[in-house]
Amino acid sequence: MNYPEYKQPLNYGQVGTDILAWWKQNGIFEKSVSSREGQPTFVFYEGPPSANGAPGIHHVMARTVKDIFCRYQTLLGKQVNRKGGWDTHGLPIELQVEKELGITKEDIGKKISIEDYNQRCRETVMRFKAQWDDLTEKMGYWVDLDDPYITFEPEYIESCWALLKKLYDKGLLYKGYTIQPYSPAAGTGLSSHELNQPGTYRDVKDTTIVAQFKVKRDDKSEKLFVGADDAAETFILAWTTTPWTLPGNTGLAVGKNIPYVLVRTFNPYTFAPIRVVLAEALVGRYFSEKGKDASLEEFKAGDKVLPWRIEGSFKGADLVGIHYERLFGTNKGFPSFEGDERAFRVVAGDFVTTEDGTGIVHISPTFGADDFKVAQLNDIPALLVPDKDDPNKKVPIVDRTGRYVVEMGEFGGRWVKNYDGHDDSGTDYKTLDESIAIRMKGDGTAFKVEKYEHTYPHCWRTDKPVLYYPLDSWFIKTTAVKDRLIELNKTINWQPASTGTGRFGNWLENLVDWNLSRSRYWGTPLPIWRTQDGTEEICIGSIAELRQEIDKAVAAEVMTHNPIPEGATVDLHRPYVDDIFLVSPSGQPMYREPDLIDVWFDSGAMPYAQWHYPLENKETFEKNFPADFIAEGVDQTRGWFFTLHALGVMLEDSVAFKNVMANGLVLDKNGNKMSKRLGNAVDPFATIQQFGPDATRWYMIANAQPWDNLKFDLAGITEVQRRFFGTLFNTYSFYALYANLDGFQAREFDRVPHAELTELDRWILSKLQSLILEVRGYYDSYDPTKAARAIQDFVTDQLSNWHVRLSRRRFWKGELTADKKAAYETLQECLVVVSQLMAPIAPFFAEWLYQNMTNGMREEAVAKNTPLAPESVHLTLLVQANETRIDKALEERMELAQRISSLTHSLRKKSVLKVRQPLQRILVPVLNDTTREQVAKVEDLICAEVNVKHVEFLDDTSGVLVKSVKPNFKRLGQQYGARLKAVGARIQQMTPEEISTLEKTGQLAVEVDGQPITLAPDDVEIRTDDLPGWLVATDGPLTVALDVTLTDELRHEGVARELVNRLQNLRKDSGLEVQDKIRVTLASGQAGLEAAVQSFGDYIRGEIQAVALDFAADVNGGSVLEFDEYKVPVQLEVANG
RNA sequence: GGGCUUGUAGCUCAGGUGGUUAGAGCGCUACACUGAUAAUGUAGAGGUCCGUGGUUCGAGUCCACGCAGGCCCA
Repeated sequence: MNYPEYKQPLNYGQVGTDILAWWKQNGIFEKSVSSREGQPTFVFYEGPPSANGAPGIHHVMARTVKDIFCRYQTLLGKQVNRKGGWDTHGLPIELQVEKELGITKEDIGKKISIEDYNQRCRETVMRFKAQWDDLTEKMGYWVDLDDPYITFEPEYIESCWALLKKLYDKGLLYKGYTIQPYSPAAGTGLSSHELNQPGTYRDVKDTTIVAQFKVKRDDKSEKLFVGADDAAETFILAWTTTPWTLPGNTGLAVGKNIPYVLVRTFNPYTFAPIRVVLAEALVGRYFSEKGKDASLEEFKAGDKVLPWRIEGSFKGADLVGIHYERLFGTNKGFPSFEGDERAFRVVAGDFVTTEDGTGIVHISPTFGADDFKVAQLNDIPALLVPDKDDPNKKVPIVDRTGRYVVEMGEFGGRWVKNYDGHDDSGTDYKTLDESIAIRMKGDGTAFKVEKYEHTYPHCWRTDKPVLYYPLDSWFIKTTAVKDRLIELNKTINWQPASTGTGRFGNWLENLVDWNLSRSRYWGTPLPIWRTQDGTEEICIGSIAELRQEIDKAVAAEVMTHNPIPEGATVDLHRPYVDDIFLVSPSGQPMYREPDLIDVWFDSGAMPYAQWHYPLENKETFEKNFPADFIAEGVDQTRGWFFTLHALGVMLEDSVAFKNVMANGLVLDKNGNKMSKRLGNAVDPFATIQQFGPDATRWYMIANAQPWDNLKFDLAGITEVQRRFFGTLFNTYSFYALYANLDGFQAREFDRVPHAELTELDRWILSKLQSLILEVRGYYDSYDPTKAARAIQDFVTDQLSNWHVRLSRRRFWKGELTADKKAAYETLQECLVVVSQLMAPIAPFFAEWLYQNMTNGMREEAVAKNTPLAPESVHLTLLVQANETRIDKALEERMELAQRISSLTHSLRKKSVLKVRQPLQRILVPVLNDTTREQVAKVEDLICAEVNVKHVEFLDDTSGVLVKSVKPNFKRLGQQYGARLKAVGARIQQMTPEEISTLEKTGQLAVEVDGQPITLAPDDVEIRTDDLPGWLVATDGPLTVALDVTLTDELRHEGVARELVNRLQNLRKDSGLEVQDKIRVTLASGQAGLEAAVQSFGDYIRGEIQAVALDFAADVNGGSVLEFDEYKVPVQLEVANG
């Protein structure tokens, strides 16, 4: 047997297992890299997964995408090194450890030492590594698992340090602050994780104030003083639920597109005449309908209803730049302020809404994240006071315990909220907020004071309200290279493009500095040591440097001994680095800045740190930077994609990757997020085992574009398996069955010359070349879905359901003629090429198909070093399309044949004439010679397919054609515009004479709405979709009629065919082999039957391989054939030998 | 709240630059075919192309505003 044969159905899971074992045994992955040594490289970066959880089905998705392009580039002959990696630091691991130990962050350093805690993290983080490796292998993701980079290893961390030092030396690393949730009572910052604990958000009743900010009159604000014929001042209104932040106000934010109005009215507490600015949508909150346009002159102090009227309206953008007076200035005993000219002005903020308040937001940059951001963006300084310990240092007006600093005038030293638990039960007790409100009412700067209930986050430990407070943080100054980041991003090929321009592009446009600090335990420590006063610091860039500095510190007696002498193993994690003290040039001890760095720095550093660059392997790094291709989930946009890009630009002034695919999420079949809790998560191992890795991968890629979310439905895999893999397997089985019967073995040499092939063969080979071009194009442009769909359509529609179906008879009978050989060779070529084209997506099945098809050719291929010499499809070079074989006219007429056949089938169906009944002819109207010639060339195929004797063409000369016209709206629209409807209607009324004139003379003059116009042939589409007296079927411009006249001869032939069919079934049911010869006896006495056998005896005997076919009066003990009106006993004997 | 993204048949998806009758596969129904047979063909049923406005002679396609789902960020 030249070609292995298999039982139906094929066990695809087993194919996966077998091929995997074979790959391993023969080191195919290694060979796929080593065999490309010296060739151009394709650089791929593996985004490191974290192995602290079990892999899910979505990982199969992401890794399939990665694998496809690495395999494809290998098929193109490039060398694709694929170093695996593991992400090992970060909060999720810490949380998991804490959960398992039943502890909280509080307990670290108390119930458990940092050393033990980190040890536990280290053990936990790789817990699922074995499962990950297993999945990687079983799904066929080729990546080097033997030598991965691991982010917790000392060399990796050392590389990160070296990179940080580079940034430090470029002045891109600095210490600043960021606004974070802070618990004054606990004296600690709170993570977003802690803030998301249940019960932290609570309803509280706070004093709220709508404050009046007095506008300074100048050119910019003149419009707010219209008709200012009196002493009325103009104020901007802003609402706050935290009045204690008002003395710290240095700006006001409006929404650029929000409409605002200027309202003339009175202050409800001082009754002074004023004008105020607020959002138009919120006027109703502060002013009653009664007071609208009421007389301002008649208003008296103490009146309940405030009269008001609108005196102007503006967009937020019109207000930007207006200056106002500081609310609590030095004149009122408050601290002095530097930078007046930049502060106390109106800016635009995209966070401003008209949901509540006044549509204008009060900004105090030290006490709100939005405030801080908008202030930074607009260069608005914060109110700061000198630190009492260090006059060089500036601190906020609230200290770390939650009380005002002493400089705060009459409120100095007061608690912002009750953080110390003092007695606040007295009836005349006033909170700071209330005191401020009273003061402002008196000053005429409060427009409205009221108690308001809202939700506010609380510290989960102390139950006290959270303070948004500036905390020290280390930053990478990404804003310094913002323009370059944007510029270089435009050179990256994003798939889909919108992620690059939109999600990522917008993110870069609004870039802020990268906050690197994390107050945690398990991660890369910040390699910066500082003196107590912060005046001297050092950034360490390597273990060697650290060792040297320690020696200096030992010499200066800052340390007693060097804990990491030459030759000792080094762990750069906490707590070890915290116990290292260094000495400054001036002899001061230096302590490590306690923070860890953002884990995203770890992964973003992988292009360098995976090679321990810049400490060594300069050449390897340079050869592998930047990456040609990376792929991860779209959720990584601001994670890995950003840190890779940012570090690439800052360190190398280059992109870090040239092509990137951001794939979507894998949801359950109903479109819900998969989660273990909901029980709708799909187990990747079970899926792969049941359906095999190929169908799983193929389904994921073919079903939807990778960047769309995938609704994962196992039924979809079944469908792919049946429709695509099943059909391909059947096609192979068909080939194998007959090739083995004929003892046929394809060779790369002595093939039937292409010119001698039949139309059908040249057609499928033409289609095959087109497919190669198409699929290569899709892979090249990172569109695997279209590649998969094109392959699938070729296999099912063209190869199986047309070429093989119409070729079946060529394989069945007779010797190995040239035509039969051509049929084998054509199918063989198609299957081998398909195995190559599908190999990136379905690597196991492709291997299976390739080997089954080519193993018999291997010896000769190796000897002569031909394209099929490689033992694995993944080691081959992807075939190039032979464009000289592409015959568009042939492809076109084959499509005509397919469509005419389909139409004829449909006519047979309508006339209830089964395909086995031969018919005389079909009629095809043709309007031009080209169509006629095209159809004529495929007449035989059509006749065989639909069982008619011939195709008859009807042209103009037949005199039976009825033509109709359809307006070509596209052309006409451009020419006639608004008159199109009338012109179209006129065209549909064209008479046969007019059509004829247009055809013959190439133009036709008609009148539309009294205006003469001239129609050209291109303005209409002429077709014939009716043949009077005939039943017709139409498909676009094609029309077919079927001659249903039955002659005796046709009837007899129909009977003969039925007979053949029944006898074939009988052969099969009797368990005969295809090659067995038989002897048949039929019961006599049925005239029609006997006549049919008389006329078509040779045909019948040939088909059923009968040496004899006779009638006898008495046939006993056999079967009875039933068809049409016949019922005939039959005897069938084997006649071998 | 912001950015991005998706919305077309029961399900999964196609529908360059606008062109009048919106397609495929699966599923369903019926009929046929049957040396590939757990395959195949034909036909039928099934659509407010998420909604509302607008641009246009003409909108699934372009614009605006919404609605619903998703992701990321606040």
